[in-house]
Amino acid sequence: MSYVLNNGPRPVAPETRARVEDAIAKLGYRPNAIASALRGGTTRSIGLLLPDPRNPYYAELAQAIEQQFSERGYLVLTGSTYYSRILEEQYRESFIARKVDGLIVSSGVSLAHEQALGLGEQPVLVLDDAPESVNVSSIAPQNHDDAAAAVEHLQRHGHRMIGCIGGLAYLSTESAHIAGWRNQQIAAGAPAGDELVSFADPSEAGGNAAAQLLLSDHGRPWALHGHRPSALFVSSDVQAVGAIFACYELGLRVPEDIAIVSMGGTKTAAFTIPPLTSMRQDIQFIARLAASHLLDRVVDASANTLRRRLRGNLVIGHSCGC
Amino acid sequence: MSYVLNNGPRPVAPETRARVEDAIAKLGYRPNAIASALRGGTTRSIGLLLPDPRNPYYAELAQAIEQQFSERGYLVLTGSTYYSRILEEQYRESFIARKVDGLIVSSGVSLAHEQALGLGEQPVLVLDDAPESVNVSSIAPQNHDDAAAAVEHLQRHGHRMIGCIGGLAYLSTESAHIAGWRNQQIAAGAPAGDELVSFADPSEAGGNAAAQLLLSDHGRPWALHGHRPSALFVSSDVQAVGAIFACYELGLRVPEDIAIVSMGGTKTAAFTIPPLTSMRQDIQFIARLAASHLLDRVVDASANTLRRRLRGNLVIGHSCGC
DNA sequence: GTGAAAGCGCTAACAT
DNA sequence: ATGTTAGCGCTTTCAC
Repeated sequence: MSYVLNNGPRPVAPETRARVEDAIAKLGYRPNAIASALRGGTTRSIGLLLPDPRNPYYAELAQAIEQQFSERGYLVLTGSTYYSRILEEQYRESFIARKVDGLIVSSGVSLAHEQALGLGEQPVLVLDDAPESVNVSSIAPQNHDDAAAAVEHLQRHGHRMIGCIGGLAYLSTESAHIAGWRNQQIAAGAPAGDELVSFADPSEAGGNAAAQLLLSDHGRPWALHGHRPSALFVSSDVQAVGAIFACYELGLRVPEDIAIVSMGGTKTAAFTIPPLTSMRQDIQFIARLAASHLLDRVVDASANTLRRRLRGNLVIGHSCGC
Repeated sequence: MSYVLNNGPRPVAPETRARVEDAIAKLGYRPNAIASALRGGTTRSIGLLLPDPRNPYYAELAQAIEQQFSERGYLVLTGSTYYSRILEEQYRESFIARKVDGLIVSSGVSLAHEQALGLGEQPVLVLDDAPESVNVSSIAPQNHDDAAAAVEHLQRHGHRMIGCIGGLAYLSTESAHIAGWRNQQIAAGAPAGDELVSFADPSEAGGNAAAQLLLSDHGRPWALHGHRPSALFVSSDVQAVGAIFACYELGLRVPEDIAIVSMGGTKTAAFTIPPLTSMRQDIQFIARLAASHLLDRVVDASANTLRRRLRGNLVIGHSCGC
C-alpha cells in the first residue's frame, strides 16, 4: 500500500505496516518511479544543460549542482551540448518530455533567441547573462567587470601590451570578457586592437594554439608592434593551461617573460606551474543559490524569478608576477 | 494519434497525418515520455555511475559514453558516487526505480560484494575487474599488467628506487596497480617495500600530498634508504599533476631529478610541464564497445554477457626522461 | 485505414 | 484505520 512507503498522507496501523513491509521484502518489490511520476505529477528530477564536462569549470559546476539537488532528494539529468544549438534543443526537448521539474542552462546558445517559445511549464534558470524575459531566472558572473578587474591587475604590474584569448565568439560570456579587456585597455591608453585578440576552442589545445598565435614572432602582434605581448588575459582556466604550455614550448618563462591571468578560479588553476592568478567564481555558492531558488519555484509556480549578478574574486597565484 | 508521431507500427493515410500534425502544432502538444515509458516498458535511458566528474579520466569517459548513447537515441543519467558505497546504492536504487534500460558502473564499491542481490532486471556493465557472476558484463583495463609495463619503462631508464602513488586503497583497480608496481620491482630486484607506497585522494591535492611524503627529506623513503626515490609511478593523471606540482615546490626537476609515469593517458596529461608519460586507455573504444554491447543486451535480454580486458598503450611524454 | 478501449503502476479521493 | 477505484498519457490490441 502506498501509504506505508511514503509515510503516506494518512496514518497506518503498526500491525498493518509490518504486514505490508513483509510482503515488500518477500516479493522483492521495487517502487516504479515512472508510474509515480505519471500519477503524482512530479519526477523529482531537474535538467542541467552544460557545454562540456571535460572543462573543469563545468565539471566543478556539475558536481556542485548535483550535490545540492541530491541532498534535497532530486536527481539531476545532465546534457552536454558542446555549444551546439541543435544538441541544446534536443536535450531541452528530451528533458521537457521527461517532465523534469526544472531546468538549468549554462552557456546556452539558443535560449537567448527564443526564451518563451518552447519552454514548457517548468521554471528555467540561466547561469549566464539572460535576456530580459519573464519566467527565466538568472545567476550570472559579472563577466565584463570581472574581466576588466583581471586586466587591471596586469596593468598594475606595469603591462601595457596585453593579449586576449577568448572562447567561442558567439557566446555572451565571451563577448563580455572581450569587452571588459578592451575597455580596460582603452581606459589605460593601452593597445586594444583586434590583432591582440584570439578566439579559440575552450580547451587546453585551443588555449595553446591561441597563445602560439599571439606570442610567436610570426604572429600578428609582432608584425604590428614589433614585439610580442608581455601578458595574456585568458578567458578560461583550461585555455590558460594550454597557454602556459605554449610558453613552455616557445621557451618563454611565466611570469618573467609572459604574465598570465585567467577567468575561472577552478582547482586546476592552483596546480599549474606556476600557479595561475585567476578570477574565481564561487561555484558552491552559485550551486546553493541555484538549487534553493529553483526548488522554490518548483514548489510555488507563482514565485518571483531571480536576477542575480555575482562578482568574482581574484585569486593571486604566481602567473601574474606577484 | 500515436501512429503518426512514431511512424507507428501501422500505416497512416497522408490526409489523416496532415490533420493530426495540424492539431499537434495548434495545441502546442508535447509528448510525455513518462507516460510512454510506463506503457511501452522502455525509458530509452541508461544509468551511469562514476566516482567523480572532476577527475578528467571520468570526465572523458562520461563524455564518450554520453555521446555514444546519445547517437543511438538514449539519454544517459549520470550519478556521482564519490567512492561512497551509500551514494552508489542510492543512485542504483534511484536508477532502477526510474527504470533505466541498463546500468554502467565504473569504480563501483559495492557491486563486488552483492552483485546479484539487488540488481533489478536491467543488464549491468562494469568498467572494472568484475567478480565472476552471471548477468554482469565487464570491460576492464589490464590494470596489473599495464602498471607493470609503466614501471618497467622507468626501470629501462635506469631507475631502481621507484615510489608508488596509489588512489583509494580499497578499490580493485588500485590494488591491481600497486601489485603491478610491486611485482615488477621485485622481478627487477628493486625495492618494493611499503615505505615507497603512498595512498591518496584521487585529485591534484591528493597526488601533491602523496608526492611530498615520498620525496621530501623527512619522508619514510629517505629515512629508510638515505635518499629519495628517483622516479614515481602514479596511479592516475590527476594525481600526477599534483605530483609534478610537488616537485616544483620542492625544487626538484622533472624528469632530471624525478621521473614520473602515470596511469590514464587523458588529455590533461599532454599539457603538463613537462608532458606526462602515461599509460593510455582508449576511452572512445571503451565507450563504443560499452554502448553497443549494453544495447544488445537491452534489446535481447538473453544475449551473452561480455568479459573483456583491454591493454593500455604507453604514451611517451617527457616526464620519464625519454 | 481508422476508432475505441484496455491497461502499464502508481496516488489520492472515494468509500466503508 | 483500511479497502476500493478512477485516472495520469501513452501504446497496442481489438473491433470495425
